[in-house]
Parts: sequence; structure tokens; C-alpha cells
Amino acid sequence: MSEERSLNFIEEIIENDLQSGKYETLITRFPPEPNGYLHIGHAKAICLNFGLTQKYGGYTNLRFDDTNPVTEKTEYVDSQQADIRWLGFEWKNELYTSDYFEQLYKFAVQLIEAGLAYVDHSTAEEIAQTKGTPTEPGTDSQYRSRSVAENLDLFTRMRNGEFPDGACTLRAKIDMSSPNMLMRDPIIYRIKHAEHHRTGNTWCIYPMYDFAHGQSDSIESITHSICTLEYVSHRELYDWFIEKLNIFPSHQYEFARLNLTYTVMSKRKLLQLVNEGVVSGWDDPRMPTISGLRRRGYTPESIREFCERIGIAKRENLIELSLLEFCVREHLNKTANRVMAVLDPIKMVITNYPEGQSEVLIGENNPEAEDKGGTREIPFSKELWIEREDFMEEPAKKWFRLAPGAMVRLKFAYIVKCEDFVKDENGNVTEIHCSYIPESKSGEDTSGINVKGTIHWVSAAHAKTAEIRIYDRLFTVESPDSEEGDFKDYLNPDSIKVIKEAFIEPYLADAKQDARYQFIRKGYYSLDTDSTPEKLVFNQTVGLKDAWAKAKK
RNA sequence: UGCCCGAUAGUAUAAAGGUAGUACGACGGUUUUUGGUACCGUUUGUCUAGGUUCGAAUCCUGGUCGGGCAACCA
Repeated sequence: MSEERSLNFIEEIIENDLQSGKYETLITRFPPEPNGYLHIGHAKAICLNFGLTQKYGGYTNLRFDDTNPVTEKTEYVDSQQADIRWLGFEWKNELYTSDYFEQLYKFAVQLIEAGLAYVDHSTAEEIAQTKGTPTEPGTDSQYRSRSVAENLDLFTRMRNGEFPDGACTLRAKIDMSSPNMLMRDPIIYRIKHAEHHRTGNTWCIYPMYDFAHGQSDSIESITHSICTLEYVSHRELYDWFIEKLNIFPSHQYEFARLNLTYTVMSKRKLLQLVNEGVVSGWDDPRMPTISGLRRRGYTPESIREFCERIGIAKRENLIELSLLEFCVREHLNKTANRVMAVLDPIKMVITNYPEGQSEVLIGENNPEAEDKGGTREIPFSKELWIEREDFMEEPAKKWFRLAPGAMVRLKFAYIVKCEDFVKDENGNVTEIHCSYIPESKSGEDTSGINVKGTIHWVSAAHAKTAEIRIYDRLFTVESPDSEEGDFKDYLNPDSIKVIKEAFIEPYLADAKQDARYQFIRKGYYSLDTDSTPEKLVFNQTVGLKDAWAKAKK
């Protein structure tokens, strides 16, 4: 409690409700439809809903909003649960809207009996036509005045499967001239002879979202039903059903969904990327899905921190990807062990180091960790791999790295001086020859020499190899959704770069699946799910900030 | 053309009628055996026009701009 963060508008509402005694316990819910994988936008909602009850007491239910059997699958239920748990949250009750189908049916009967719902045999086109437009009122359906008895009979027969799909619907009888289109006798039940992932073939009629969500909230005594802005106009209907049914008054509050630069967030578009093979799957490391971020190496802590920092408000927003990247770097900087890997190798020969000799150096694992993360052994010898970009034949201004005659420190090792280099017939540098200064060894340097640059390296004789995958933003424009034409026109052709054979220090041969590493001077990396002990595969989670790359521009 | 929601630095988000702050980004610097980290500094903002008030980002009115609403999707 060192620093008091100001409350967002939902927290203000909750504190008022708790103080006024309107509610004693806070109950929220996270209600995904199991028709896709969860993404970072869902993470915002998850952190909000679960975070609120962690902060104020009470609990959060996980409720799968499974009222549309044709799009929903158990695969999605499983992945969504795994993702929520991975993020670090646990729900009180695992519930399904389909658990309430019988109760919802009774609610519908109750409405019919009150003269507030009717069976409509209009076709979909007729319903659309008589709906009116935002500026013109709709007109009553010719079936609107059916008697209660007739409606009851028809609705029973709908349930019994006497009608084919689309033959009729159950509609709430509200007001065809309401300025709110959703109040113009909304459809509340439709016929779908489809197998449901949980109820199988028990039902052939399914409630619509509006007839299911509020009542489900009410059944669970949800005190604050939090959803995104596009549901604002649904609130009137939400309240209408609760009032007419005379059930526990849950209340709906809306906040602005997350938008992130250089990606898309709609499930429809993400599904399209998966189905069309643009990405390798829902968990492709370039996807903004929770599973994609996890595979990419993001940590739950960093995602939660991100959700905390972006805030909760009602205005449309487009968050810069750099904030998400800042959050992972911040966490990984404190927790990831430093290691050395050379991604674009060039040979360095230390001319005055004895042939065939090697020695073991000690490397500190993490200068940022409280215990420095312990140490590890790093073999050193006459021939090393270094990064091609760390040598310049004709050094630029303020170049601190290798160049003819220049000195640099080899991280954890010695200071070396570039004496010579070898080129092939095409003019490419193939080898760099250096002399080392024996008394400049890390930790026991008596040379008195100060160098500006330090570079990483791997002993050629001891190096292991690994495949390394480096990712960039999936799209070339900040907001693919709001550009002209199809969003896929703006895919970044260079969103993935694969380095088939990079050299890594031996320590990494034992890399663990869940471990994150900082490849010194390069970025943060962790093993991909494709990795095997025989063939290691690392993903770059995010690169380190690179002031030199910036300075070059 | 109707109804609803919104508008504060580049991006987000605070300020509950009383000094417009914070973070990320950008830019500059210090430290550094990672051109990383850390630290310091700089830059930029209340959509607009009126009104109420001693005083308005905040309250009121008009306008402008952005978003949502016409699925048997959620």
C-alpha cells in the first residue's frame, strides 16, 4: 500500500455500492463464448473481472456462453480454461449457459403467459423488413396478436421439434417503434436442429444472447456484469427482461475493449488467419492470443502488468505495442538468466592463444537478480564465433566494437585487439584475427586498459547449435481494421525470420521449456514448443532496446 | 436523417469546481564488462463557441469530430 492508484470508473461504482450497502459481496463473471481462443483483449477483461473480486472480496465465476451450438466446441472450452489459469486466475464456479436451458425455457413461458412474448412465423427476411431502420420505426408482425394459449402451444411444439429450422421464432413483445432497435420485438428463441457440445440433441431451440446473458447473471447473483461498449444498447433489454421476469437485478457496466497497434483483435479475423494458413495456428507466436503470447515467451506477470497499465475507461483506444513490449522486458530483465548466443556468426581467431588450449570462465547469470542468479561455467578457446555485425572494416563514427586496430572486451573474458581480417573472393569478411591481453581477464583485470565496447561470443569448439525464430509485427500498419480494403492486404511479409543454425553456449543445451533467457545484447528468448533435446528451437520474445540501431538512422 | 456512448500531450490514463499530473514513446545526458538495465533532464495536452461561478478539464447549452445500433452471432 505504498502508492494509491486512482480508481477507474468501475471501481468507483463498486466502492459506492459496497459502502451504501447495496451489496455485501461482489460477484463477477467472465463469460467467453467457446468459439475461439482467448486473446490479449480477453486478458484485459479477465484481469478486470478477477482482479476486482481479488481486491474487494467476493468471487468470479467462469461461465461459457454457449447458446449457439453451431460455432462452439469443447476444444475451445479447454483452451480458454488453460489460458485463464496460465494468466494466474482461478474461478469459483465453472458454469455454462447451457446449464440454464431448462430455466431459460421456463422464463420464456413466463413471458408468454404475461402476454410479453409471441411465436412469429415470419421469415428472416420479413422480420428484417418490418424491423424498420435506425431512423424509421418498424411495423408489427401479423403474428403479434396471437393468444397466450396459442403461443404456449406453438412454443411447446417448437421445443418438441415439430418445426424445421427457421420456421418460426419466439419474440419478446416490446415496441416496434422504439428508438433502440434491440427493443423492437427482439427474437429470443430460434430453432436449430444442431448438436450442442454439452447438451447433445436434448434441445432444438436455443435462446439468443439477450435472453440468456442477463438471466444467467441473475441466476448467479452477479452483482456487476461487466462487458464491452458494443453492449451499451443491449442494457435496456437486459434490464427489461430482469424487470418483467422479476428476478435478481444484476447490473451491466460497459468499458472500452482493447485495441493494439499492428494487430487485429476480432475472433473472426484471427480465425481467418488460422484457417487460411497465414499463421501456423491459434498459438502462432505472432498471434495476439494468450496461447500465442505464451508460446512467444511472454510471462503471465507481464501481461497482467500490461492490463494494469492500460487502464479501464469508456473511450475508444489504440494501445501502442511498445507498452506491451516494455512490460515483458521489465519482467524478464529481472528474472531471465543472461547467456551468450551468436545468431549471425563469423569466426574469430585469437592468434596469441595457445593452440588446443581451453579454459573455463565464470559468468554471472543475472546482474539484476538479488542473488545475481548464481553463476555458470563458460568455455573459452582459441577460436570463437562472434556476431558478424560486431565488426566493421571501416568503422563508423562512435563505433565501439571491432574494427582493424580496435579493442573490445569479450564478455566474461578478455580484452582483444583486432590485428587482421580475411576476406573471400567476393569481398566478404570470413575471419577476424585478434590478439588477447592475458592480464585483462574478467574479474582479475590488471591491464589498466579501458575499452568502450563489450561483445558476446561462443567458443567454436564447444558451441551447440539451435534454430532461432525471430518475429516482427504481423501487420505493417498500426490499425489494419481501419485501412482501405481487406486487412490481409497489410500483412507484414517479414513477420518471421528463421535462423536455421545459430551457435549457443553449452549451458543452453539443458534449456528448460519454461525458462526465459536473455541472449546478451540481442533479446529475450525461450524454447518453442517445437523444440526437442536433439534440435533446440528458440523463439525471440522481444528484442533488447537497441540504441545503436537507432543512432544509425 | 433517429437513438445511444465518448472527446485531456504521439499513445494511454489521472485530476470528484481550486497549481493539469503519471506511465509508455520520442529526444538529450550520467553510470555501465550487455550501445541492455538504472538514474537525470527536455518536449508536447483539456475538441469548439457560449453560459453559470471569485474560480471550469470538471456543471449547463449549442456545434464539431469519433464510435456503436437495422445477425434466427455473441
